[in-house]
Amino acid sequence: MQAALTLFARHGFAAVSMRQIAAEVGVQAGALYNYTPDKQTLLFDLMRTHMEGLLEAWEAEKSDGDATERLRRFTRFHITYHLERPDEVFISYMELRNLTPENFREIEALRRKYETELEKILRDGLAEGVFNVPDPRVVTMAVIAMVTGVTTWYRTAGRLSVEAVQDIYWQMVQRAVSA
Amino acid sequence: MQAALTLFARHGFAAVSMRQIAAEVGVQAGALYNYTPDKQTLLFDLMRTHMEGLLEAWEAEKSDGDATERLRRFTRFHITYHLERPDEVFISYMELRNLTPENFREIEALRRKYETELEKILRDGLAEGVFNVPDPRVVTMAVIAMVTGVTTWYRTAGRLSVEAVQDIYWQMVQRAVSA
DNA sequence: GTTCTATATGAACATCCGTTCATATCCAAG
DNA sequence: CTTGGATATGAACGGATGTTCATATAGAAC
Repeated sequence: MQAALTLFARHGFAAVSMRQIAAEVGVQAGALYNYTPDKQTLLFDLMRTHMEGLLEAWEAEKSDGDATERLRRFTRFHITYHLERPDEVFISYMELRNLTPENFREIEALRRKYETELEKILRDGLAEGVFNVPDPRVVTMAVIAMVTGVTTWYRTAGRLSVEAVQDIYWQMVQRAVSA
Repeated sequence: MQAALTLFARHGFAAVSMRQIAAEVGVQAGALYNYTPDKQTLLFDLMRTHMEGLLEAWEAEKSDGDATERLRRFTRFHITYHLERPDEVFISYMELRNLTPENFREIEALRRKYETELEKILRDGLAEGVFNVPDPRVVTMAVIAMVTGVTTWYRTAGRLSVEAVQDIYWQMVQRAVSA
């Protein structure tokens, strides 16, 4: 799984062969089929594991409190969690079209569930009067796209710490939605 | 080129064969090599054409004026241009890793040039005192990720017009960077 | 020490890949 | 009417693909 993850992230699902994955583990291609029924399931399992891990981690991280605090936690959590798993994130966003229709629907449902967590925070803040968002669903998509974007440019060896990035993004998110 | 564009966007570069592209045009695979030296160049040309078109269109669209007005124009332009070319956008973001290193560098340079257009607006607004951004480069990446994100969820048949989407995103961008 | 279960091998399967090239076809220019 | 350049064909190339399976190996359980 780890080898497949790395290779899929680096070269893309379609461009990686079962023989390459096997070679990375030091085994022949046939042996992989003791652990996965086929290549498609391998991809699906990687994505499902990632999305379920994301949802579980957020369940453990989220808290009660006012909408602003909950939004702050979501923003910082999302950035940390995604920056720690660049390969999983990359695959889960890029390889959706290589999923079987039914597998796609399942991953999509998990993603939707995660998005709804943010959307609920925005709607609550709207009701509390602390947020001013014209369209919670659209703002949800905008905020998620923005914070997920860190994975495309952030480098551990770069000039900014994760905390510094969290601060910058939280400031932007807060100002974008505050009443 | 059009057939390759559509197929690459739908199934991914690595998953589409020259024979499929040829069949889409009603021709045999060998005939394609009268128009492109190889498959890699086909992908590269699609991306280069897209990025150059984007830069040209922005050159034609951008104006002088205060930073806020220039940022407004950039935001609205970016959304319109990208929503009108979903296939090109998809390919240009998803298939970067399938480019030869030297081809990648060239596309990356064009992308960087486009990003710099936004970064310059932010820096000018900062100097004018109308913006308050802690890190222009990071905010550039954040804004571009946010507005590019519309392409992942917007549907022409959906409930929102392009103008409505532009209004929502512009409000968010403006509030996120304003002093 | 034998049996059993789990796992690895390596060859084989049919099929597809990108690319080349000799040959054929077409159509405009002279 | 002939020539020549552009373009299409279809077979062929070596090699890679996902997957299967009979066979081999290894170590634990009895």
